[in-house]
Amino acid sequence: MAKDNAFVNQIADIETDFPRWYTDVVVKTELVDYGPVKGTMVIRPYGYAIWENIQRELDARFKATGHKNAYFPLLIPYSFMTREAEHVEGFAPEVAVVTVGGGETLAEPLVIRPTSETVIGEMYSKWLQSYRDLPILINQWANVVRWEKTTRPFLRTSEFLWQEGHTAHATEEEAMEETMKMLGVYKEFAETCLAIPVFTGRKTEKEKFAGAVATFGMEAMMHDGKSLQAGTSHYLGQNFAKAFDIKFLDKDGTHKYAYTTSWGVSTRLIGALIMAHGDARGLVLPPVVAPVQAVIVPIAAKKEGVVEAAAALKAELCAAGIRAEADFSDNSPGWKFNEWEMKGVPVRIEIGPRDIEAGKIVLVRRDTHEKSEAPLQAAPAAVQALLGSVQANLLERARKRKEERVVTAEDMNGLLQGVEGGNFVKAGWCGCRECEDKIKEQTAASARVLVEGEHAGKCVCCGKEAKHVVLFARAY
RNA sequence: CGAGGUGUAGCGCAGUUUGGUAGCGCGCUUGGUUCGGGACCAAGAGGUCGUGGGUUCAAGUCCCGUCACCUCGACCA
Repeated sequence: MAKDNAFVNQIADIETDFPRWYTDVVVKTELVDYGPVKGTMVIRPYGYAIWENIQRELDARFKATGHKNAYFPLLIPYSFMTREAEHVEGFAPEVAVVTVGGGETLAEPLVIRPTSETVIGEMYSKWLQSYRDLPILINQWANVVRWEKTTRPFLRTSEFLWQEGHTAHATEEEAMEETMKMLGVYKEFAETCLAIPVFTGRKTEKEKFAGAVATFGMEAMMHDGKSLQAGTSHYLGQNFAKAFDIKFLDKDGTHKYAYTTSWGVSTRLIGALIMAHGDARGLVLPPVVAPVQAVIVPIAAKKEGVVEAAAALKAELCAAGIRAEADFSDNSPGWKFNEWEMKGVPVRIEIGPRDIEAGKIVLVRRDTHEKSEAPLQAAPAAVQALLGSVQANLLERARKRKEERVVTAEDMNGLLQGVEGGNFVKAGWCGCRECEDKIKEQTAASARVLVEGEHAGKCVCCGKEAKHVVLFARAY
């Protein structure tokens, strides 16, 4: 057994060197390649299939909440960016700018969208006339570019794919309701599809989206106790409406500025999946979003009837709506087992001469490696049931970790020990920027979300009366 | 931009201290034996040593320049 090969060595680093494990596994499992431009990624078919599954699930939810898809331009006049003061300040350092077109220097440079509030705002101002036009509920699936200094595949790349919802409403209440509704959609999606339980809540001023009145985020706990911002929903108030003149004539005959929102999740979710569920053997994908839900590995494939039986089984599973694959490559079965485990396929089915004779199949689940048998006749139902069980177990496992690894701290030392032990830490905070910065400096932890409805006590940093209970964690 | 590191075959690396025929593992190709947890045998293909200049009879190795990438900091979905 060639246990000393490079892959095994690298996988063994999982506990001690998580980011390295992450990058290696992401590349080895053929999710992505690095692009020719620094910080860019080429999403390969297997990785893209995960994204397609995420898109399918999210899109169904957006449609169910009345949103429509549309598409806005990639290039945005530079002047649009500067109309909202806080927005330009936040994004200017990380935009890519086009200065030449058709061989000539452009009169006005164009930015490659880092996000689309500005172009969409410009269009909404043209579309919106009357209160009857409201609400405008639009989502777009697009790519955006942000010139990041350090990058990691899926988690932070210069270009990434995402969806961005942009809505406009007549009232503050309605816009705030939309903001919270979409945060709720994300949370439900993360838990039922990705099997990742999340913390949701309001972000601090420092962590807020540039140009928003308030930002709400969902934070997912990774293996190593670090947090990953997995989605955001912004209440923009009238900031962008005023900057882009998004006005309507209301019932009372007066012109009013609309209240807008925006919300998004990105291909970072794939990174979240990998980090939340992955283990020492590679990826572990929840069945709902796994490109391949069940892989059939024929054993002793040269023996009579094995290949035929495997192919027939695959057809039967596919007909039952299961994303099934059969591996007829000439690798050894041991190789195939490891290969598909590394790729995170939730269920493996082994079928060989002995199984065919006995009229059964062997099922192995990826999350626990537990083996079971099922009659060949009842294969689709057995696989369906097992997929459901894997999905539920992954969520349960992640939920348990999420619950066990939240501690509270009274002082800075407690906070430091908490995050060093791989925990999220609840602590009081006075609300001032100085303390927030000082906490980051001393513990490398940042305020992830504000926790509602809990007694605040004293600020961990300055000891003054705390305004908020904050969930602190080290973050990706 | 601050600090450190690395560029040699598709991938991972050795060789550089002390200059002297370009190496290893994996992968790849061909043929054969295998196949219930990363099989084996045999024969092959594949490299302007990041790049420009210099020293030398001779440079992957020494000297000067330059480019790219990686890690850690500040920023971020």
